[in-house]
Amino acid sequence: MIYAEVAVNAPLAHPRTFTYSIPSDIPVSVGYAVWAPFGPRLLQGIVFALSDYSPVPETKDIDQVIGTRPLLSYPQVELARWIAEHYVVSYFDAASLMLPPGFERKVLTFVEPNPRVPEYVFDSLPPQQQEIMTFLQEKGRTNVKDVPRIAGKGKIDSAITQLVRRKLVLKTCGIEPPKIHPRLVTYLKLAVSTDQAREAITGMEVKRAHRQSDLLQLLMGAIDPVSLPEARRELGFSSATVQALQKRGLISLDRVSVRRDPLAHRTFAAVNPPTLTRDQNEVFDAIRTAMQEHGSATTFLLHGVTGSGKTEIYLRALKEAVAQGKRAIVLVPEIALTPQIIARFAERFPARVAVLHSKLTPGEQFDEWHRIRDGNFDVVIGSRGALFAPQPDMGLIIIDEEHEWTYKQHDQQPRYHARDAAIKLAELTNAVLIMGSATPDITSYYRAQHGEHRLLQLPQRIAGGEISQMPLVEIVDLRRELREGNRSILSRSLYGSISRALAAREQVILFLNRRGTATFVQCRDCGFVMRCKRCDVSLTYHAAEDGLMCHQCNYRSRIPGICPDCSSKRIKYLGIGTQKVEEEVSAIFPGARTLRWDRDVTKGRYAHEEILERFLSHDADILIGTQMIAKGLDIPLVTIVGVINADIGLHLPDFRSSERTFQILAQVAGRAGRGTIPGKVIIQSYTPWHYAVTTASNHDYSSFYEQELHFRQQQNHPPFSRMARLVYTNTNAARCQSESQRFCRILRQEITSRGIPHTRLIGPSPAFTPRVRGKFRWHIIVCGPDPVSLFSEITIPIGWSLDIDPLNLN
DNA sequence: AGCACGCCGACT
DNA sequence: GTCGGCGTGCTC
Repeated sequence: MIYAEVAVNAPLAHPRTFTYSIPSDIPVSVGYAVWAPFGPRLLQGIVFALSDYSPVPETKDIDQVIGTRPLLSYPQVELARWIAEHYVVSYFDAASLMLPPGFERKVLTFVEPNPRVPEYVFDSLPPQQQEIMTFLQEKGRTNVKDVPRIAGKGKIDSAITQLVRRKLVLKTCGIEPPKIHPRLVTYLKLAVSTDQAREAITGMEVKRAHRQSDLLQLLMGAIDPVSLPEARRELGFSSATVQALQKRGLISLDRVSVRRDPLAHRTFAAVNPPTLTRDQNEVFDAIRTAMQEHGSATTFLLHGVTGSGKTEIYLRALKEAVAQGKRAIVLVPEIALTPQIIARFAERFPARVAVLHSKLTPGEQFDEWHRIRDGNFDVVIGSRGALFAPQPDMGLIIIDEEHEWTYKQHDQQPRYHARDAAIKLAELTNAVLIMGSATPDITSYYRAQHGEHRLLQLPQRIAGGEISQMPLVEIVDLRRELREGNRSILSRSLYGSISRALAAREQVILFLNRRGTATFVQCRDCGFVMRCKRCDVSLTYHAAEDGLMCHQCNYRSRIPGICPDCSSKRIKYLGIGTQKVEEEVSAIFPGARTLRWDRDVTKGRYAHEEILERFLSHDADILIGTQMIAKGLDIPLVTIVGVINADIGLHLPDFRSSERTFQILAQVAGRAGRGTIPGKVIIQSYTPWHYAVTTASNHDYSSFYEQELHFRQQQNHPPFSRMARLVYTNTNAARCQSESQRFCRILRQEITSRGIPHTRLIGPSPAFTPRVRGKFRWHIIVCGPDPVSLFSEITIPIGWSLDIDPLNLN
């Protein structure tokens, strides 16, 4: 007897699989999707393993397989297993990352009156049951959920149960219909000969049926089939016109399944690859050698300054993979933000690139999933979820801007990090992994230093095939500007530089790190920021209590009247938006055309491309935006980049705030002077001495790394420890607090009784955003060498969410 | 989703 | 002392 270990789609107290026997007539192997009986119902499940023995004495048979071949490849199943165990989520939830869109189908319960029961029986029923019977007699077979709930949910349910028990009502099961279908497009075709059509047109002109005759003429003249939406765009007629022609038998309609192509609205010209510089050649040689040595996966950390030609390395590696008959997955932080990167891949590999990202419609995702599985693409490029694309013959994984936080899914289960999952997938498929960044994540760089990744360096910037200089960076001390009477958001230096750039018909980018709208309190004279004495994170201002609060340990304090450091009375709450910057800049430079790029103006599907296009074609002089403009943009005419306030974000209550500020400043500093004109970057700051600001201004990653690592070691923060974060959400503030304290006691006891070494709990305390949509949030941080092990024997109570290796401690 | 099991209050 | 309410946990 062969048994299958199946991950079923059910909420479970502990991640686990269930053992089913396989009937001899059902072909099942690892990766198959199946219907499996679970309690009284049938659930979807994924086969994780086969075995010739069962750990339980009695097993049920698998009901049915879904599809004719496995939905998941063997490495995908093993990757799902790793995600389930590493992030403490159910095996099915982990596998569902890799399933085709629209795979999950619910089982529905239908009820209908038993036709063999005579109507007079109903008269003796209680009124509620009579009402249900009347409703069902009228409607016939109905979903239980659609039975009107007049007398409250519980009562209706028990009334239905009664009716089913007495066999007055029959209960049947059905599966929810699929939500996604292949897309069908209607094509129009002449159903008669051209002569007959011409004759019909003559008749129409007499009757002044212009629309009908126009459409017929269009179809007569067309060589390719004409689709309904195309014809409609050209002529602008109503559906009545089509119907009339169809009725008269002059045209026929064909519904054809077509691929929804997310790149359909763009065109690409093929280009010749540039020659590599000496540095690039060295780096590429190392990668190529690893790709040719089969049998062992290698992970590379490619540390290259902005503009050093990392993308060209990716393209060469990809070409090498294709030459070996392999395929690749490329992850980029937010695909909609980097159309330039997609264009470079699409130019080099025409028609061999699939694009996956969250802005695709479900239908487009469905189509791409199937086309990828059928081996239609050399490369799948997309945001974090693209890692789970069913790409066969994997040989290469690339993660661009590996330090980016968007690679961590933090808002829903499974809370995985695409970079860490990619390391696992590369190992499982023997693929080569390249993680590229100008500002590597501290943890990644630390791993590379300790031999877990091979470190590759591109220390020189190149432009037009030549080595070029990094832009000059000037730090402006905003305290001095204030002291000397300049209250504008632009320092005198930034003002002067913008004026000169505008006069020379060059372009300017103004960057505002808005992530810090979270208000911290700072002295305008000495730059002192109020911090927690115990946690060394900045205190956050809470308007409700008009006080300061630490989000790690719940320490509270009053707002000081004078600065504790320099006794100044000028203490300010900081926070400023892009809108305000745009207003002020327009007032200062009335002749300049400004363009705003932030979450508010990028709602539409192609909004990012449109804004970028406008700025590239010099439709605007000054681009004002948040962190999205810091990434991957390559605009030759930009000579001045201004950072309005480098400090925002530096004082968030999070141990990673320095790292994040450094990354953003360094990325922004790389945006200037990408063309032939040398660029200049001006960073405005109230804390110009801070190491994140100074090292970023010198383009000096290693100095930043050394200092940051030193602080991490002192505080025993990652990479010297690992973290897990538990968040409890409840509408009742008091219950939130008491439950957090209760569960924290359980965790503390578990640590002591099992003797888990060097593991400490921080909290419980209110989360940084203590109230979201009317619900209160408290959290507990677990910090130690292996926080996951704590949860192996503890059931996480309802209402709690667990985030392993969280990036957000807010 | 439905069934077993357990704890507590009302009743013969 | 017993019956039955529903709240909780398990399903292979």
